[in-house]
This record gives sequence, C-alpha cells and structure tokens, in this order.
Amino acid sequence: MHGPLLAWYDRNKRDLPWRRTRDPYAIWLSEVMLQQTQVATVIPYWERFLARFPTVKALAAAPLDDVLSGWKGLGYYTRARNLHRAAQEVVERFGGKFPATAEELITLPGFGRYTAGAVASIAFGEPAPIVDGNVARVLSRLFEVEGLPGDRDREATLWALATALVQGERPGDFNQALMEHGATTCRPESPLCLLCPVRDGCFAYRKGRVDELPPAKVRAAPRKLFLALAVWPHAGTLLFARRADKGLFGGLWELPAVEVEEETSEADATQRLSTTLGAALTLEGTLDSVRRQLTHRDLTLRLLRVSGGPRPTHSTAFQELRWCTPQEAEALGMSTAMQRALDAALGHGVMASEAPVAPAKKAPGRGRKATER
DNA sequence: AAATCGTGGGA
DNA sequence: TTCCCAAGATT
Repeated sequence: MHGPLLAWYDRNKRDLPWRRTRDPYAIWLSEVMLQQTQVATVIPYWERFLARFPTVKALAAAPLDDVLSGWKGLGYYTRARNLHRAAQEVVERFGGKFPATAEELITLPGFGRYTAGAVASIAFGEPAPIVDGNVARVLSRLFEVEGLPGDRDREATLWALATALVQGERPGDFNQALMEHGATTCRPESPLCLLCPVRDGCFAYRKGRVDELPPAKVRAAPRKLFLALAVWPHAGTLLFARRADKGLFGGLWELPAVEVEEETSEADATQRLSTTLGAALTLEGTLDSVRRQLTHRDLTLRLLRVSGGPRPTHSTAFQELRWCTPQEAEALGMSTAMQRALDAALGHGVMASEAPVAPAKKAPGRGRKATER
C-alpha cells in the first residue's frame, strides 16, 4: 500500500503553503499550529506569524507578549508558549541549528511523538512514524484495529503499523499521504471509498465496517464557568490584567476577571472584583453577557461597568496590570472570548460614557450606540 | 492516566 | 441553535 498511496498523494495533494518550503522552522510552525486545528484556519496565521518571526532566532529573541499576540485567536495558547521556549532551546542547546532527528526533537517543549516524527520525516527525510487523528482512522480501517481512542493496546498497534509502513521511499511524503488521505478521502463521516487508492487492501471496506471504525471518542459534557469582568474606564483607557500562566487562557490578557457562581449577584461580583483589585469599586451598570462554547467549558462572561479608586497598577491576584487604550489593547495576547467581551464593551460606548477628559477623545467606532441597561 | 486546554466550520 | 470535532501535548 506504500506505492499506491504515494502515487495517489502525488496526484491529489492540496497545494498548502507549508508544502512549498523545506525550512524546518516553517514546517515545525505548521505542525504546531495544525494540532487540533483545521487547515483553513491555520493558513493565514502561519503566513502572518512567519512574516513576523521569519527565523527560529527571530522567534527566540522576541518577547513572549509578541508571540502570544501573534497567536491571538488560534487557541490552545500553551502551544505558543512552548513554541517560544523551544525556539530559545534551539538557539541555546543547538546553536540555532534545528535538530534533525526525532530523538532530539522530542526533547524540546511542545514536541510529542507526533510532532517529532512529523518534523523529522517531512523536513529531514527520516523514516520516523507519525500517528495523528487522520492516521489513526486510516490505519484502523485498513487493518481493522479495534479499541477506543486512548486505549493503550490500540495506540501501540497503530504506532507499530505506522513504524513498519513508513520504511521506504520518501518517508515525509508518505506520512503526509496518510494524513491527506484521512483528511480528504478516508474522512470521519461519509468516506469516499470509491475514490480510495488502497480500497482493495482495506479490511473494514471488505467487511462493510468502514462506518463503525474507529469508534467515536466519548466526550464529557462541558462544565459551566462564570466570570465577572471589570470594565473600568479611565482617561481613555481600560484596565487589563494578565492571567496566570497555567490553566485556561494562561498568560493571556483580559478585562480583570473573577470566577463567580451563576447565582452571584452583581453587587457581590463587584465586591469580589474590589477585593481582588484592591480598590473600592462602584457598579455603574451592566452590559449583556458574552457566551462562548469551548470544548470543555460553557463560558459566560458577565460585564460589569465600574468606577472607583485608587486605580491599581499591580495586584497579587494577577501577574500584571495595565491601563490601555483600545488601540493599545489590540496588541495584547487575548482569547477570542475576551476579545468578544471587549468589543461588546467598546461597542456599547463605555469609553464615551466616561466623564470626558480634556481634550475629549472619541470612542472607537464599533457601530452600535450605547444601549446600556 | 484521565483531564485539561480553544476555535471556527460544517452537519 | 446545537452539536461535533480537527495535523496533540502536558500533567
């Protein structure tokens, strides 16, 4: 099946930007961005990021804030943090020369077995195996591998198969052929078996089990999470805070937030924010909540417009505090959820409703008039 | 080793 | 609207 699949790949592969380069750094970047993320989403991010950080040395030398800003909106932000750390290790441990073997690569932050094998095979031609979601699905069907995703025996079988299959011509292209086949033909729903180049050897196809392999993974119901956000305008700025490195949205900026319960009153939430920020806050009004559905979280952001003092510049509850104009805030690493909340606040005229500071600044035109309730 | 970590697109 | 989930790594 090695030959037919490779031939199919040569005829049918998509023209993706990272397939036009042999730069290990650029290929690595694509692999990290593609983790749990769809190709169409990654393409513009990859091009922008590469223009901003053209080499591993440039990335290593950049401030983490710039890296997180470049990752803004892509999700799984630990990837950006690990990418940055790994770039610095490439410079320090390997003299800026990208390590060429899976064995070395896997010692870098953010490199697991998959990413190490992908970079080693695609960028350096090492016959290193990979098993991602696509490959797992393709091999499960071809060889009728049983077991749920995550099952130890199943994973071991898949890696053993991938290891055996990648020995041969053009290991990087073969690995990509496996993935490409899984992404476009041997896809999860309604696979296109009539177009499959290796149908004759597929056990699941012969037995009519294509639709039942592999079994879908069981997913826990998302838990609810309520955050109360302080929308605190002053002199054309808003207060922003940097979250802890670990956990949800780690290291990203936000409108200062505290976790609350669904039934927590606005007054109590304001009090919690006062304590957290070390300031006496007055609730001036509320804005519509912003809801976001994450894989594991059902997120509700409750926006509280507040005033008060003294205005803090640091806090024990946050890594860092900063008063930023809306324009300055655009350069902060921020989750999409928080970006939506910020856009909502600005769109409702929270800057304009502030007592004007001479000379009066115009609120950014976000469309809607203030409809504060 | 089961849980955690985001997002946008498609059904 | 709601649900599902895609080129995984980390603890």
